[in-house]
Amino acid sequence: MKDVISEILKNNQLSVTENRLKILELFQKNGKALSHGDIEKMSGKHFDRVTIYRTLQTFVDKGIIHTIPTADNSIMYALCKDTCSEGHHHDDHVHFLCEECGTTYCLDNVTIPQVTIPKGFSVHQTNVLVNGICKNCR
Amino acid sequence: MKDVISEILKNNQLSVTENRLKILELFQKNGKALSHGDIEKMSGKHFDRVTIYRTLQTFVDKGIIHTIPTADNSIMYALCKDTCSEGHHHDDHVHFLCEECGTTYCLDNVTIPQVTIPKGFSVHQTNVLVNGICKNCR
DNA sequence: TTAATTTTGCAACACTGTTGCAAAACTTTA
DNA sequence: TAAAGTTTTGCAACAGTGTTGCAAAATTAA
Repeated sequence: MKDVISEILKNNQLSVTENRLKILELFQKNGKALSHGDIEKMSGKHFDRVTIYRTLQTFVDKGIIHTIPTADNSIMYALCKDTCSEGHHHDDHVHFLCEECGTTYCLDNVTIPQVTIPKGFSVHQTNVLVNGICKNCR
Repeated sequence: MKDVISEILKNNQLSVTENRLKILELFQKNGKALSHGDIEKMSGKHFDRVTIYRTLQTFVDKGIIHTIPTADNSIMYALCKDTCSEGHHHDDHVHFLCEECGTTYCLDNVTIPQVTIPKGFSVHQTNVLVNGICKNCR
């Protein structure tokens, strides 16, 4: 397990540090999107706030995790699929936010529908956020 | 003009104050989504920060404006259509963010496409955010 | 005009995120 | 394995964003 995570770091030309291993492990274990605050709590205040911010930013830059826009003004992060690389994200899936438990899921199998945009507008990226109740909360 | 805005306030059981008139007027004039910061600047520092926050919150509660989730962790607000009322928003349109000028548009004529969600999940609301270049910036 | 209610501004605070810099950890090389 | 070079971390300090309590001011109702 640790080895697999180490590999991810090495493949991205990143030093293997306790902090990075721990944060990547949290994403792998939880299988859902996490906020900076979530990680700070889960890591048992072991790492400095600033370090966590920088680590998340590094991971986003490297295409290891992606950010998810949310309605309540908090940035969420989730693991990318293998198709993402440095500077090139391909996270074309729908995000689901459960209003009951607050969990944010990446629905990897649900693709973004085509949206027809008025003449004169050109589209780079489309984000779809769905709010509702997840399968564990009903 | 002022009278129309006053009416909106009265219809929602809100006192007609200089602050509220000004903020509603800014939304009407600009015809695009505004952040708290935008309003603070545009109102010429005439009103207290706190007052602006509270006014925006009041308007959201009353169904006069709605919030727009954004990727960069800032809350945007835009006028609702007449179909919204206290506690019942019906803002089922696509939002477009121009990466050039930063303007957020409500594309009222573009309806949210149907998204197929896995079994066990129930949907309350769907938000679609499109990033790209708007018609004024190309 | 006065009384009752609502809204505002101020002060103070909490939370989130950023930057610079020296110390510590990690990687590379021999 | 140890030393040198590089990267990462923790600390301190700060900026921006948003919230709360409370007394003063403005608005509405009488």
